[in-house]
Amino acid sequence: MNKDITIYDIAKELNISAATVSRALKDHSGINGNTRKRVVEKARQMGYRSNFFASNLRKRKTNTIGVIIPRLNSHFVSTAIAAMEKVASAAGYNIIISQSNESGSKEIINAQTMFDNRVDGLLVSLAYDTDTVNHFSKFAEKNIPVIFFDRVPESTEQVSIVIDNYRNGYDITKHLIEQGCKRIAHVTANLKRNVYNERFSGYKHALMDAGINFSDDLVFSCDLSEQASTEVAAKILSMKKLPDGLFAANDMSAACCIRVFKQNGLKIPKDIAIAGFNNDPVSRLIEPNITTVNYPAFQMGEMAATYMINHLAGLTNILITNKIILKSEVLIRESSLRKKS
Amino acid sequence: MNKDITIYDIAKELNISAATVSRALKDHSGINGNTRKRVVEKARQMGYRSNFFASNLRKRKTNTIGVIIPRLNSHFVSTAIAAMEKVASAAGYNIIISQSNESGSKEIINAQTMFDNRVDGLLVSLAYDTDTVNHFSKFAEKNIPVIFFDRVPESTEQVSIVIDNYRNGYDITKHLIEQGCKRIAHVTANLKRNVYNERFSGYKHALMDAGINFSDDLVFSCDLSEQASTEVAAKILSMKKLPDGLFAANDMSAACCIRVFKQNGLKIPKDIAIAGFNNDPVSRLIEPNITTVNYPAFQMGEMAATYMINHLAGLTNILITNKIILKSEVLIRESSLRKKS
DNA sequence: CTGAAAGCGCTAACAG
DNA sequence: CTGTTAGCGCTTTCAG
Repeated sequence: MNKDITIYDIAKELNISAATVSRALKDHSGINGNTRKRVVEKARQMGYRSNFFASNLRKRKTNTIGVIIPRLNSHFVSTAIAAMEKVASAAGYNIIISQSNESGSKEIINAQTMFDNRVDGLLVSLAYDTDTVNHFSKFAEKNIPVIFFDRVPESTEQVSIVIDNYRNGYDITKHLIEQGCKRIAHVTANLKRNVYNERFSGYKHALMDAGINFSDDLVFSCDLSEQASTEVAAKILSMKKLPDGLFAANDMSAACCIRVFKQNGLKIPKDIAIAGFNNDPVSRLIEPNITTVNYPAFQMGEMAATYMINHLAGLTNILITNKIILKSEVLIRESSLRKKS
Repeated sequence: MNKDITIYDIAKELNISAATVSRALKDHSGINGNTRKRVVEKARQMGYRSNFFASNLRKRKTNTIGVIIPRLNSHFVSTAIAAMEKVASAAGYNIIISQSNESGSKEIINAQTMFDNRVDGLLVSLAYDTDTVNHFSKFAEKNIPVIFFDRVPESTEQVSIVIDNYRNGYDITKHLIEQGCKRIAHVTANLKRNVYNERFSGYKHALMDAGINFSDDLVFSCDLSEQASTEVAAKILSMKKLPDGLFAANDMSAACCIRVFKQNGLKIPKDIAIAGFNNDPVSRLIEPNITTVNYPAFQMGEMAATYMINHLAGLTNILITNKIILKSEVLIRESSLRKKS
């Protein structure tokens, strides 16, 4: 195992000081253009690579952004992360990712790991059952910025990037009502999380505004997984009086319900009109295509990373911002469309 | 911004040396149980956190494993990574992930970044258009182990973890033949990649063994994306003589074809029997359910990470291994099932 | 524009 | 079982 080349090796070869090499390599202002060129060339030729650890140790800055997400394997999350990575690497930042697996306690451990790793900033989307955000306060104490996205805390003290879940929940329910639905079921998840809570509120208010009574019997809570959604669908089918519409809090769940309903001979949207959320690819693949909300996952990731980096670079102070709301819109497809508009 | 607590601060408080503190915190063998207890307690109480950078700088080891994958947003990849993360974090390793976005040149950059980050080991699944694996040879030179998984190089010098793509391709084609298919189309991707290449070989040989002529006209190459697959489906529909079977190299692609075929009035599996690959959730959601190959994504990730960590710990020498093949199996579902077996 | 020198916080010999 | 010592490789004053 051959030893690594250091700036001292380069300095010796060139008969200059290590400090000069360091400055030349860093494009430090006030360095002779010629010596810079010589250093860079020699470095390349000797196969030099900078030692992040020495540098970080010295600078007390890691050029690393931490990302904590519930789980990687959803279309929304992986798209958002792809965007973050793109922005970050263009700006010379590394990203480290950890999954909470929807567990609040794992999220606490992950936050600690990020803290120990001394990330310069943290991007977070909360787990299903996270109760408080105390595990992030140590970051604030050290002036490490934390930006929440998608699943954000209720508290208004945090910086968060979201879409208008309430409005979209309202609009999509209103759309179902306009298609003639009178009994609209709702499949949701843990209402601690803004995304589900607000979609649910939108649903309720849309019903109310249309003069339709809200009934708890039509609301089903589960983790939206394939299995849980399938169980919910079965439960819906066993109701004395079936609903004639269904708004599921995500597309995966809507897709599972559609499958079960169809297997039981129901016609979609004739018997039950269905809507999902997120514009997941699955919403375009199953039959009928699912009415959903176009979720700007890429833009959200892009924006979160960009704000973070600009903040770290001192260009803007994100911490005085409270909330950023991205555009999103209902996409009407066959699963809910009964009449020509 | 309050200054960080170091082992010196603890040492001073306790009137012992920094070395002892370091040893106590690391559960170093041969340290007095009592002093250890005092150190650990004091560290907790002072809010000490270890400085990875100083430690890494000193140890010349980062406790970090790099993962390079084509893209995060596929069910296979995100599941495999979830497994890797689980294994790694249990063993005290961090994981850093980067996406090549299916681009060979991005993969080269990512490899360099991993190298500069001084990962202790590297886990790689190749991009579509990667031609050589020269960009990984610098790792070998520094004795940094590289393990390939899923999309692996042809060369037998690398350590790789795969499933038997050839056998599965063969079996699934044979199954289609047994269902009465005579003209079986195949949708594949870049044949540089073992996974597509071998599935394709399996397909060809199964045809041959059944006495069916192989025809280039029935093979369609694309990137398997939603859009490209949809185009391929349209192209198939425009053939003078339609195929009566289709084996697509992944489920997403199979699902897109099914959608197009159904939209054009074809019956699945009656008119065209269809099979995919991977057992992606979508294969269970669309109608009819897609016959596919159960891909042990979680196990593959688990195994890759476990072997890597055992190797790094000196428990086993993975580098003398050439190839590890995991179990996988054809799952027969409605999209191909014409007769009772 | 460049050099000397100090030190970031930790660990590993080595010596007791 | 514990202390002393000497760096790991880099950046950054402070002087020139």
